[in-house]
Amino acid sequence: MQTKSGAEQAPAEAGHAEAGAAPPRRRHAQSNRERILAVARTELIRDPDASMDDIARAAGVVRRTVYGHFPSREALVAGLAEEARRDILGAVEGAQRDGDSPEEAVARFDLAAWRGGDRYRLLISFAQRNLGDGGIPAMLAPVRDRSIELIAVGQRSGVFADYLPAPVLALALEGMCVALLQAVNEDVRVTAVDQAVASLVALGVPAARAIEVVTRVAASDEAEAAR
Amino acid sequence: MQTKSGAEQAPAEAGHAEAGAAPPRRRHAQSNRERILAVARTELIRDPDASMDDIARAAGVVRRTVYGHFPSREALVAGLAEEARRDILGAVEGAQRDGDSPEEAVARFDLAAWRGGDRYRLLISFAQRNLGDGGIPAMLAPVRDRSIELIAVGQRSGVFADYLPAPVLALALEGMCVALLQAVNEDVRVTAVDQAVASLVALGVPAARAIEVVTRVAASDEAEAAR
DNA sequence: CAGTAATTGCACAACGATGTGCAACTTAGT
DNA sequence: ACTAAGTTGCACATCGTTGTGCAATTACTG
Repeated sequence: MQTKSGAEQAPAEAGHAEAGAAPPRRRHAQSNRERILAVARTELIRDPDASMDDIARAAGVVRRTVYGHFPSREALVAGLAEEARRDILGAVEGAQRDGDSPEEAVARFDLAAWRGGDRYRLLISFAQRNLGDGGIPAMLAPVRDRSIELIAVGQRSGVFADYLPAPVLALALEGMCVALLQAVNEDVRVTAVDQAVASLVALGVPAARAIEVVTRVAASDEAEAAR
Repeated sequence: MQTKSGAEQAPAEAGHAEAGAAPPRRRHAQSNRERILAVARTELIRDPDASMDDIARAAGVVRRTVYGHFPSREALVAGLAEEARRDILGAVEGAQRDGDSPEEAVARFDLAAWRGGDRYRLLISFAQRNLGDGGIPAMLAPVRDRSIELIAVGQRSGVFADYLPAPVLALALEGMCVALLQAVNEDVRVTAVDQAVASLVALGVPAARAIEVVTRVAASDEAEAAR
């Protein structure tokens, strides 16, 4: 008992709110790595310049331990980015439906992106700066391309407004989505449906119809998930 | 001629594109300070973690010289923030018109915010992180409050959609605006009018009407400026 | 209970960034 | 031409961060 090891850093004042349900001190378990990743995610969203030490102690761990899981900060970031990439890409690709109207397609896309939540936001945050390596922006390319395509299709069929070219609209929508995602991490109460509706409205779909479409799609998605 | 002083840093490869018209090497002039501020603005937008050295050499100046104008990095950031605050606040307050409809009001507001351009974006970038001091978020509060109020008025009069509360919509619109502002700094061609139209559409105004309103307001603003 | 993997506490080197001091130099103003 | 302000080049101390090494301590597993 040389120092104050075992008992004091389990309840290490996390300081920041954490994902809800979990026993106060479940250390070691099997994957300390998972927790480090999770904490690093929220911590890097809060402050993109968080040091390894910040992250470590936020995870109730010593800095040295983090290096036991990730050889370098860059590796940690890369791991985070990769996790995010897989997650987002999977969600978006899983949202493909052949019979979808442009409105339904966009709604499903937005709902899927929202599901990524922090992961999506972090990836965009990484892409804007140059954290990790230069390959991160490329990770987002497929998602962005898909978004652009969806919008373009809707514009051609006259369902979406075309006062701006599809790539620009996609960017604007992404910015809006991130802003809302950020709001939900602070105080405001916003849901995936809200965000999807906002996207459709910004694309020129009447609000009433947007709400109708999105709620319908959301319901069907949900029912499908609980099949 | 001990070293290679006088002649070599005038044509110091600025590296990044700068505000259009300016003689290639206008050093000393009267206000090297102005240029440092301008360069720091664009440089900090590009990379929020740009070092004093990065900024200095991007301004064609040595690091030590920057410290001759600003006692510390924090002071430089504060100066930049203050400049931005004054600029944005002035633009937004100058956009007040009593007879404006909610649509016109929002259009004027957006056009004014866009005029701030980089300054607006930088201020938001500062507010999101904690650069400089903690007072920066407060600088944006008046602008945000005004934005929220404009939207709320429009919602009450039924002109704007109310599928989301005004504060949330204001945030979403801000995110969109910043995203478009960022796009214009890279490659895409977006104008203040485009952005204002996007805002109105996102608020549920039909695209055709949004375009009509914004172009009218923009034209009147412009005519007024060239009075 | 023994063995093994993980965690911990230091200590340390290497960098990069900040901020300051000072002497030499260049430029602008009168 | 002279002066004063501004700029420059370096040197230096200080800090915070990164990444490693290693021995001691826990915690899990068979």
